[in-house]
Amino acid sequence: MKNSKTIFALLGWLSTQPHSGYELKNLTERYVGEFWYGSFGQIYPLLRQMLEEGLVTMHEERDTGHPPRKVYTITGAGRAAFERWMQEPPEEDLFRSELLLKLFFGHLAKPGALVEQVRAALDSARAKLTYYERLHAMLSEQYAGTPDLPFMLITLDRGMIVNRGYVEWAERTLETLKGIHPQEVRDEP
Amino acid sequence: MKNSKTIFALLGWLSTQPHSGYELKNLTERYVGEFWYGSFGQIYPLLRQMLEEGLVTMHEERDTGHPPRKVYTITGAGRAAFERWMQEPPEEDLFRSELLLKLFFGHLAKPGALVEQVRAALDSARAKLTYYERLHAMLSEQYAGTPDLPFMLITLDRGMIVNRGYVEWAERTLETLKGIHPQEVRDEP
DNA sequence: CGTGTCATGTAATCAGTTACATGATTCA
DNA sequence: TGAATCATGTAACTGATTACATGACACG
Repeated sequence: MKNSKTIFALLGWLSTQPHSGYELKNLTERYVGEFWYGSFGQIYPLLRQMLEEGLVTMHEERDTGHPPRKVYTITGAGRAAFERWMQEPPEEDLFRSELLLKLFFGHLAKPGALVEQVRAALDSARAKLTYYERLHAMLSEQYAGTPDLPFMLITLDRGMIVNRGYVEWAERTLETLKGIHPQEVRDEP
Repeated sequence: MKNSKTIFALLGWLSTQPHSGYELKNLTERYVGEFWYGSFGQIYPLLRQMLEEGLVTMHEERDTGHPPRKVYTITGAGRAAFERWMQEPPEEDLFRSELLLKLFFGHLAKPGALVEQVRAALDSARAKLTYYERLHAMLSEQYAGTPDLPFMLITLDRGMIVNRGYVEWAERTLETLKGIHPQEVRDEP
């Protein structure tokens, strides 16, 4: 697990204030979950490793909750590592889609087999879009004036543009499928 | 390696005609590489597994090339498995982006540190777009009238729409970054 | 009284990549 | 002469997920 980039996501959160592993997992899921992830099974061992490497320090907080909360604080070495990473060119985006794989071989499918799947993708893209639009308004209000807001909006903006494209594509694809097997694709009864 | 969906990509190719592992790797890379992958180290063991499960048969062709070519043919069981998979709802698309992760924490970066990275992403999106447009013309001509053409174009269409969005986003993001640190972001001299 | 949240961690397993080994043929 | 293509495969490793274990507290 030496070379996990998830380390830098954690250092990013810790740059502003100390956090426990539990918090780091939830922050990651909520704020960057659309383009980066890390399970507990990954994050806990990662934090121990970062501690050994001197990127963070740790102190326990044993108040009421029974497994004592382990709170991590970034060190100078941690900040240096984070800044170095920021300057490096990023890995290429990773994208994998089982739906597209099926569509590519669509001529081998029973007529209509893929229509429902595209329709489901369309629904989920539309749902994401409206969610993003609400989130945009919420964040703009809640983080107004803070230096991190514009950067949060940049990533959100990407989600919105891509999903708008996705909706457009799915609608067009349904039309195309309708043209190939006209009798199989009906509008909702 | 029991549950690799890559099996179905291979069965898809074999549905039309027999192929060797080497060919299957290259077909996958060329035609669906934008949304599905499999290395030799994955595909060769997978083919052996599929043989054991009776999804394919194999016969060797020892003519001139020295490691004898192993050609795989799909069986009835293979076709059945492929059709069943076609009907199943697909896994969610997988997306991961280190660039977006960096941008999310962009307020912690040295001014200008991310500009080059966004610019590079813009270049690569533009390059992909023009490549896709050429590919579209080429495929339309080469596969004119075949039943698989519309399905190839569906997947290509997704790539084009998404990349158009990506270009739009990157251009806008560069403007935004310019607004945050005006002195750091200059136009090309 | 049960579900959800807080909170930590480990062990088993998984899909997949990388590096290595082998070797002929073709093309510049 | 040396790189690219054809062609197969294995072993080591890696990043990550899943399932499990433990247990208190709060809310409805």
